[in-house]
Amino acid sequence: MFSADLKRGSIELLILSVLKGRARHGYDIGKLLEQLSGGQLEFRVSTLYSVLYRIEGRGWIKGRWVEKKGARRRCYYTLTPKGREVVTLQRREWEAFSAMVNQVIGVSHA
Amino acid sequence: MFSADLKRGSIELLILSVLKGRARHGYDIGKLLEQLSGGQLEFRVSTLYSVLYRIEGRGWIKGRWVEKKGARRRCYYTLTPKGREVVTLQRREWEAFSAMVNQVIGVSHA
DNA sequence: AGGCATACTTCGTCAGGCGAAGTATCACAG
DNA sequence: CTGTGATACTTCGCCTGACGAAGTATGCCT
Repeated sequence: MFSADLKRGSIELLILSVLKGRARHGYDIGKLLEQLSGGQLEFRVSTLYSVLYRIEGRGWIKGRWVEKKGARRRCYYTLTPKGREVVTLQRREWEAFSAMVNQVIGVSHA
Repeated sequence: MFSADLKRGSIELLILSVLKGRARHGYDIGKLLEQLSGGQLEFRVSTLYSVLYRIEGRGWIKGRWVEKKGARRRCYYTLTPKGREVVTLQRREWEAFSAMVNQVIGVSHA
């Protein structure tokens, strides 16, 4: 739906955002983003998990394996304090950036 | 100022947008974007020119070399008809995308 | 038993932004 | 007339990161 390059800049923010409410596992995050965007946003599983591994490595989220009988094993991710800072910063960056783009394409829009 | 990943998704739109008004050369486009964004947006020359070459290859813009005495040689780029279509499409995509991001990070913002 | 949804992993590919270095011209200061 | 800095463009190699493809495994429904 949206170009990979466009999505590239905000996938971390999107994932971190949906983790603000509560812990979620990878598959759930993917489905939730798809649903919240009204089906407009889809990420490949490989993309999704690679982002999760990456930002866990940066200490922004922490995964916890949950084995429940009657279900497959799932890794639930929670925001770390560091992650809460990052999501705030990235949100601000996103807001400033989108305002800037709107301004530039608006100014020269005549 | 802004992360490379964030800029990645919109550099083409930004360049095409400033070319809507009139033909401009590479260096000028870089300076103009910096100025229009209030100094928030800076692209390396290598980035800028590689984008220009790429989108010229796609037929979105057309370069014309101008040799003027008392000035270095400059390549002025103009939007092609194809480029006008693309800028409209990319603009729509950007608007839909940013609305979507705002919605997702807003919904889960509680 | 077969098919589908769930759930995660690994690997290789490719696009594209960036840093660094280089070429060249002109203006202006000393 | 030499140095410095702005203008203007080119080329090369690196590295990040999204993606496609394939694989593993479990549970549910028919």
